[in-house]
Amino acid sequence: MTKISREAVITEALDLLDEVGLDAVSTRRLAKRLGVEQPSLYWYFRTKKDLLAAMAQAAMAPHAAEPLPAPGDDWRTWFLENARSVRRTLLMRRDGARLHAGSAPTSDLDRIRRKVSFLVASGVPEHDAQMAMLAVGRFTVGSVLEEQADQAEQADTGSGDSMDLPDDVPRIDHESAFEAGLALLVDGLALRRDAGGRD
Amino acid sequence: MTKISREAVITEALDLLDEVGLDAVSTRRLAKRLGVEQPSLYWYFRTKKDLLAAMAQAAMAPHAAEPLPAPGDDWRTWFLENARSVRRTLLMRRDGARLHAGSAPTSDLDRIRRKVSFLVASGVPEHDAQMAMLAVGRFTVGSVLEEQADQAEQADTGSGDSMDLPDDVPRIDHESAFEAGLALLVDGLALRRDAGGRD
DNA sequence: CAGAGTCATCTATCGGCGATAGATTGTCAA
DNA sequence: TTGACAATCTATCGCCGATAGATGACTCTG
Repeated sequence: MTKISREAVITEALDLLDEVGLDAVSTRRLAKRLGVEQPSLYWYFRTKKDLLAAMAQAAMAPHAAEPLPAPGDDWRTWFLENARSVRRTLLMRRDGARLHAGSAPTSDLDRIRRKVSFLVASGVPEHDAQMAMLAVGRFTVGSVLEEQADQAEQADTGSGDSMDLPDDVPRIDHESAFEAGLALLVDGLALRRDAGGRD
Repeated sequence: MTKISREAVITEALDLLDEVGLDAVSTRRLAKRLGVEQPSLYWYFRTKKDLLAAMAQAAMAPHAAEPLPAPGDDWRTWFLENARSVRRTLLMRRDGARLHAGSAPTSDLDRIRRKVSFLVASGVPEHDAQMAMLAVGRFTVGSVLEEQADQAEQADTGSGDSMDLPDDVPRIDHESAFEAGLALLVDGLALRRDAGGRD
């Protein structure tokens, strides 16, 4: 009779995720790794969805630990770095974006509010700041979702297969594409700052 | 012994999707609706993933049927309407975004190339046009993903429950949020058009 | 020390799932 | 008439998430 804990379950579950991918994460596999019988997990989580939600939250911890912007910071630099931090964190785990998108929000409302306040303090109209925070989050999740789907596809195709693309469009680098889309968003936001409340 | 067809299977599968949601779409339920035994479906689709991919493609047909931009069109208006068409199409089906995001691309490369060409003809540098098309797609999928997740959550919570939001942030309207993010992207793109090749 | 309570695990089992093997039927051409 | 082939069937496999209820272990109280 091994002894486990909610934390240990989540940690082991994330390791399992990295090894086998989201679709193969099952309560039985996880229980086996923990040296425990499958129904024991239901002592800590009411359903598998609850477990996945806890995993998603834990997976985003590195981003949540990032310091909030400080009054003197350059808003543009911060906005870019914030989005990159989200992307990096989602990329840290196999199927990180799917895991994140598939679970209830649980986002720290207060942190988001303070980020919006920082943008407002930097001269961005409040409504635009809120919308930009939402937009960049959705763009980032959408981007990593496609990036990781691509990785998965190449993994179970024989990876030598280059998917017959006629090099007409020369092969997209995911990071560049992300940066390019991100740049569009920041520039759009900068326009609204210049138009509305100056600092 | 009922007679079915690949097309009939896809159509019925999409109806089933609307009724029960993606997680409850199983080959058994689908077979029952078609008046057929479950293994019969495997005559038309090698795996369930193949079926889902075919469903995803069929679900995007309304958008794919939209006319391509014509030489005289205003690029800004077209760009906005194109994105709205993608969003509308994803919203037509229950879990449309998840269905779309969960399957291999199968996107019509030639259509995309012609859209990029239109933007280039309108004065947008080619690289920026490509990146903008990618970015708007990812933003749109990310947006509808969250919108439909929200709907699902409110459906299985007692919908009177307003999720204890302290009206500090007054309740986001998904369409407005989409429009606001979209506006940021177009404006960012417009800047690049003005900077680069004039028409 | 005895017993009660409760926490955390166990065994056993349910119904449902995707997928495969191989038998069977219906249809049409030679 | 026969034979091939397309399209369905029956039967079954090994998984899955989840629930019920028994069992062990520790802790607190008298």
